[in-house]
Amino acid sequence: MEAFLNYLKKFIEISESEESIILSKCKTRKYLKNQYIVQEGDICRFQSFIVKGKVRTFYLDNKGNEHVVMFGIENWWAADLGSFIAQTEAEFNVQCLADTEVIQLSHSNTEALFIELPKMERFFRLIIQNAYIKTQKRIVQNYALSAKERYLEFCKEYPQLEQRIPQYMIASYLGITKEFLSSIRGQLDK
Amino acid sequence: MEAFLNYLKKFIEISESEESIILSKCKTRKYLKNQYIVQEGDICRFQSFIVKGKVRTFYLDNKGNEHVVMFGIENWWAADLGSFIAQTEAEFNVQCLADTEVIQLSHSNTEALFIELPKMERFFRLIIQNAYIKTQKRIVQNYALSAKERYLEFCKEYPQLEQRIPQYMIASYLGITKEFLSSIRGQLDK
DNA sequence: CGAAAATTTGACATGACTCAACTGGAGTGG
DNA sequence: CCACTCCAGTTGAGTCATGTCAAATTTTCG
Repeated sequence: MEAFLNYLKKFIEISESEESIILSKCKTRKYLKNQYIVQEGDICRFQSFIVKGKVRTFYLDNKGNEHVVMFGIENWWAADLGSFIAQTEAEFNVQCLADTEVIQLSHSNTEALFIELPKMERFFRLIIQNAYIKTQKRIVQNYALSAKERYLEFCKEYPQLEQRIPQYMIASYLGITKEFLSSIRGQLDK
Repeated sequence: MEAFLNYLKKFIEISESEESIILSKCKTRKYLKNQYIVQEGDICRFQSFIVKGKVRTFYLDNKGNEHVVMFGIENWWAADLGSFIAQTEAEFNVQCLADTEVIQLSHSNTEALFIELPKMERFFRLIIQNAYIKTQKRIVQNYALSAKERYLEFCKEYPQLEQRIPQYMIASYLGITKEFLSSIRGQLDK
């Protein structure tokens, strides 16, 4: 919980009494490697703040191919936001890539929190703003850069991930096949 | 201003007195076709709500190629959000594709509004949440769909735009060359 | 009407994908 | 401790989607 409060305090100021309101709405939960926090078709009932571990968000297209949409590590949020907000069926899967510990806020607790503590609106506005800006940059990069350049960017931006995540998932995140990523890496080794 | 208030009321409830606070922070402004609302390198000083007209957001990569990041029409927002929030140099250009009328909120007025009327945090949270979800869907589509499929999706989603926007900009938005889009359209005509 | 901009067309080039075979660890069980 | 299996990763041949370039055509608009 400590990590979570520190994170919160980067965005808004909170008093001790506010802290306890927030914590009263949160639950800690642990997942094992390969477990799913969200599954396609279910309703995404929580926003999960990652305290420890790592996850991937992916979805299956109609040809049955997996596409990794994003990774999540410490201090990131994991959810199918579209599903969470509207409480409709999730399109995405969120799966743990290691044993993972999260802090969860349910939909109704989130709503309640917004009412009790309106400054939480600000908090989430700021979080999502940042996420949105990052996502937009990614779109831009995908268009402007070749696969090799995207891979190099990825290694620079997520050095922690490059080490510890199967290559085929990185390939999927980059929008290329595992074979092609392999050949790119081959070239780069020289 | 009427359109803007109606839009606002879709997301939050506002009293008459709150209305006038909001309006006191807003300015109407008109741009001519081809004028720039935001230019790369400038600081993005406003968020602009589009009352009438259309815009494109694009950026230039280091090879000098234009990449259209998004289009904007009535009831959308136009800004380089990254630049607006941090008040740093813009990476994106926002250019009018027709005579365009906008309602503008400056950075300092936006901040002031958040203080006077905290529910505006909620408003913008909701807006950005939606934008974020849309952007994520776009990333997914780009990976899962071929150029032809993406074009068809685009036509379905933005029928108003397909008509009235130069093809080479649509091609750029889709991440393909104008020549290739032309050939796709040729095929589809049959 | 004429010039500039947008679109189309076609020949050719290439980045990225497919498929199938191969390599090399990391368990697992006997 | 070995043999077996199972993944992940690699390699290579052949293919396809999309890009490049240059010229021809059409549209737009002053």
